[in-house]
Amino acid sequence: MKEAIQNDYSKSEILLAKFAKALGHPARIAIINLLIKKKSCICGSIVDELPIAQSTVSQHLKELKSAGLIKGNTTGVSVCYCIDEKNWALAQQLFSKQFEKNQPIINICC
Amino acid sequence: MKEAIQNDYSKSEILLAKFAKALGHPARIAIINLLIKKKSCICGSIVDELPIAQSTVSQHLKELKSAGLIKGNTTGVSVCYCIDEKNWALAQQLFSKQFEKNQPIINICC
DNA sequence: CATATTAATCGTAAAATTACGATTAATATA
DNA sequence: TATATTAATCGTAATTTTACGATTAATATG
Repeated sequence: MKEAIQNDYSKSEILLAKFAKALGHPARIAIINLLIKKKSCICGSIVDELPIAQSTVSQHLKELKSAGLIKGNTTGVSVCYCIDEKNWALAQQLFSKQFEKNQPIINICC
Repeated sequence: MKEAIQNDYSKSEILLAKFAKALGHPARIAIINLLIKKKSCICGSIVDELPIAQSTVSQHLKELKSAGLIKGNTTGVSVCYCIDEKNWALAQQLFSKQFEKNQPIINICC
């Protein structure tokens, strides 16, 4: 009768994939690294250091923000972006656990 | 004169993004988890446990393979997939370093 | 108040991703 | 040899991503 079909993905699989997806573009890794390096950073100076247009940077920032990895604070005409420490730590934990799951073994087949 | 424009992304940014992108879908996280759980795994049994078609699973396997996270070995009519230990360890290291980069501080703005 | 600056949004195009069913090639089995 | 099984590939459609320039809204400055 063949049952027990896993019909959906787990919460943690979805969340980890969400974080991974957000990190899945060199521009977004570069943005993250700029934010870390400068501690806090307005958008303009990010644009200056990336090989893409302002509107594209804005899109990437939006994606990082919607994944929860960064947050932004508007002061006057400029926006200060920085790492969302709480979610960053969560992502760190999820990735860490994910990689620790694998206990290297000698496989028969590959 | 405004110079010093970073014209490209670094090798490590590109590599990390590549690994992240490969992990950026729940189905691929689920596949990885199945491979870890069963140590080694033929494609058929993966299909049975995922809510997607065989051809779609095959596509996801191809992506994980091209990112280097898994490898496959054909024996007879079935294929044995498993974690690529070496690249898995590399990815682990890259992610680990990436998350360690951030030294939590109290920001003025956000 | 007029002008400049900043960063989001809009409109758009090209490319990539995701998914499916159907087909195919290769091997295994009756 | 004929049939079944496995997993990749093909063809295709829908959606998402990525990128750009132009525009807009908001604030700052002369």
